[in-house]
Amino acid sequence: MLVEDSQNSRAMMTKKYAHCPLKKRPVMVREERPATPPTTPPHPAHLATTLYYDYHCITENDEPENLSTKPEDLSKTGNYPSKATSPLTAAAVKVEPREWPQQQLDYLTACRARLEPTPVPMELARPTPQYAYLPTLYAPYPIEEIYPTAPVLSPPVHPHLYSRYSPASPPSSISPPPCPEDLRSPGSVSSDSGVSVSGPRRPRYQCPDCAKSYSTYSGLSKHQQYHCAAAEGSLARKSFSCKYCAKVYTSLGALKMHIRTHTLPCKCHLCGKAFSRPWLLQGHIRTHTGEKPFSCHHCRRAFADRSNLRAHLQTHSDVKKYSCSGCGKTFSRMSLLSKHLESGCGCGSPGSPPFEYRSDLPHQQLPPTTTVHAY
DNA sequence: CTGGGGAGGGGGCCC
DNA sequence: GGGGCCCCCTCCCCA
Repeated sequence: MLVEDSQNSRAMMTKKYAHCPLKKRPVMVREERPATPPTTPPHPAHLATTLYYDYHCITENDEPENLSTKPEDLSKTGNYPSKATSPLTAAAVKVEPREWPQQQLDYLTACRARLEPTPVPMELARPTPQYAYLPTLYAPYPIEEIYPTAPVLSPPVHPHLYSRYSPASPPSSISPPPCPEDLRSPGSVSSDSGVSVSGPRRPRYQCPDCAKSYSTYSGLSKHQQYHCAAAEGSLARKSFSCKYCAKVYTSLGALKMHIRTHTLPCKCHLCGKAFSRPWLLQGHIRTHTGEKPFSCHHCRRAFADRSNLRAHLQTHSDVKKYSCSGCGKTFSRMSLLSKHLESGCGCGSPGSPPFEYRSDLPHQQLPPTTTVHAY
């Protein structure tokens, strides 16, 4: 593809990815693109769609290139994707944006030029931009919208964006943005009885095989179909196996979703990297556009990813979520705590867990597990 | 070495 | 049943 000829890509020839797990290596898609980009940028109303969905969704009937990141697939060909063929990493974009192929730069610039005069919808309007990157497709989110279901927060102004917000318990007043300590995960919390509840108590649907409960029957149904190992073991179910790997699913829908992780049908128009789901591509495109809709209310730092903002908020908290039970030191991430333990804290006493998870703090993260994902 | 940001994936929930 | 969105988690890279 065109970008492979760019100076930028040549500049990256020196970077090796042999050490990089296959899962994390850039996946390049060789694709012939028109010699010239579109001369007319999309209408602002369609810009997001154009940017986010300017890819080719391959149907399962197509014979996509081998985009699988599975080791066995790559070992067959030996064509391991490397940084050398990955033209535009996020870092490269940030450091040397002018080394983009001029045509793509023109196209992006034209898109933004068309976007700028677009009035921001009232429900998304924000007083001022909070960072000086590139024009945003929408204004930064205040912190209260990052955790829309926190009890002290105001109701969502854009219901479609916050569909999880429970209309049964709208907050009665607007409160100041909460501190990170207040930002409990909007997911369910465990009650004393161990039964998960979410917001106001309402009927839960419990899996008879593993005792997991769900707020909707649909949720329970999908769990039983897709994920419940206990159910798989106890029931004779029709199975659907992946032709790319050994994974077996109990429904065609689950298999289809899984196959997307092999076929990676969503390709970035700018760099060719492929993703399994459109929203993953959406997040990736932000690395090109510089769009950072999620801003920290403490330091005004902005992030392209909500999860990364959430992790960042931990840095403003004096007491982190993960604490070493031996020395009491707290960490914002499990990985940091793990490193701390591996480096020989020496605090782990037999019979007691070497760490303590602060369930009273935001994020519901679990202790390390031995779960190994097949891909 | 530690801490933090960037990026991406899997699975759950809602519509 | 499928799509969209979200949370949680993990890994890599860098200061």
